[in-house]
Amino acid sequence: MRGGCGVRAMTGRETPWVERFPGLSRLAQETKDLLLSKSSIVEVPSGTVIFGPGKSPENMLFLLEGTVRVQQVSDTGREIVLYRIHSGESCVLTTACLLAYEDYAAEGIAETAVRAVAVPRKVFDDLVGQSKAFRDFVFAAFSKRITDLFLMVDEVAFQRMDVRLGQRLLALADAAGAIATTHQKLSIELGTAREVVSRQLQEFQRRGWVQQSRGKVRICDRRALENLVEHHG
Amino acid sequence: MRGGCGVRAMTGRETPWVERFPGLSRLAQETKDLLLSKSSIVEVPSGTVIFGPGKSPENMLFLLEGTVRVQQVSDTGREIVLYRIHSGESCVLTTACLLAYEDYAAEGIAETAVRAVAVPRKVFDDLVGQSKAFRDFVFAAFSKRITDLFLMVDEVAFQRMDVRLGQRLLALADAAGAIATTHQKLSIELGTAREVVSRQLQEFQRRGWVQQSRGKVRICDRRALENLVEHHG
DNA sequence: TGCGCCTCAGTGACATTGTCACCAACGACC
DNA sequence: GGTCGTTGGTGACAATGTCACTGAGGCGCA
Repeated sequence: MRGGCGVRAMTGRETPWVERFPGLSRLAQETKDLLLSKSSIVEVPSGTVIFGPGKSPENMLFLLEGTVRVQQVSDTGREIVLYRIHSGESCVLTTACLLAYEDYAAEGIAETAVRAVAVPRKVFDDLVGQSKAFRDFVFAAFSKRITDLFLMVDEVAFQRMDVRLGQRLLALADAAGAIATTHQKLSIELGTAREVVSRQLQEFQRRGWVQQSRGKVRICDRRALENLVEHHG
Repeated sequence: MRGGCGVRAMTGRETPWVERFPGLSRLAQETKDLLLSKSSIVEVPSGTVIFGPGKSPENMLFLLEGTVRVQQVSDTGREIVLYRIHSGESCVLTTACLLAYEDYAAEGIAETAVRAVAVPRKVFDDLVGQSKAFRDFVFAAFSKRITDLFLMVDEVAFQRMDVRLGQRLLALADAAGAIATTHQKLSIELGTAREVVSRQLQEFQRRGWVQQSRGKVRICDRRALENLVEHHG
């Protein structure tokens, strides 16, 4: 689900950004034109807090490039990553969400440099009213988010930590199996304590599944991790 | 699942059901009329599985009476209650949800006898298109559900079990402090094991906060439980 | 009444995970 | 070299989850 190439070429007018969103390419030309004319492209550097407690976004974002990490910050100080928005996906829910309920504890952070299309709330609302195709796109986004959150609750409540860590390692690894992250960051991914991650990684290393160095993890036996995840998940 | 009856208590035209939903009473009269004419009232007995794996609802429900419990069933056999829909609330998300993504493991169960208004998918979509007020209602419902799920993840991941049990006891108790439920059912509320609930309740009883008998829990010291919940949650 | 059968709850042993305090290794910087 | 913050390792302990088993209560029925 990542755009990768094509983004650069997008800067020309041969391929308007609308075409890069599977759900939006089906819109009527008139709707696309409205969307294109009333929106603007924003760029934010890596690490920017896009929304958070006391910082509501006024625009709906459609990500062209980069990823946004959404995480819950507990009042106990612990954190957990809820989900990520990748390029080609939209922030539909977060905005609608935060507009209605101000008492939330989640925040969205640009995990990389991000380029996105900002659609003002008003334009968004008009589009939902005018276009059935756009409605379908929006509801599909909401639906996916909610079912994912259902699965997230299930995972946090019932899944073993070694399986969850294995999942994340596989998801975060690049093609060579390398992951540039710390135990601390991995513990936030899973909503657990750093010590737990350290212990699990040591066990994985003892079994020859991964190798560790400061700030890095490398998967040596992808098959074994997949088997762990598959068998118990 | 047929319309028809329900005339019993709904009687007469003095208060159309639309007025009983805070968000809907603001609709234009024309929108209300459309909603009233194109929907039907259904009644389902307690215990009915309204939706679940392999059983998608074709209608959007607005609850007039009763409650629906939505729970996640893990492939490990364990379960956890995600949320409840009370009278005056709508099922917006579940329907939209299940329409788009068939691979879910959540189910909705009528916890009591339920009377509800069934709005066909098509009518719902038209209303979203026509009425800004209806859109606001729908997005507010989605938003509340999503923020609640954020909090749910937070609670499951970080909150102590005694605090969570205390919360549920306070929420489920009637005015006299009585709760008619088993340890097993309480464990499903929290997504934990029965033994854990038994141990916690014993500790609460030892402290004089609750009294237990077969299939029943009675809160003796509501203040103490509130203090537990308040102080650590 | 006594019997069988089911649900409900209690218990102990153990595994997993979370918490806390502390320490050692590493790298950036002066 | 020396200092400092970050990163990761360790052990003790608490909280929670898992498992196997026990017994108490309720209910139908001969």
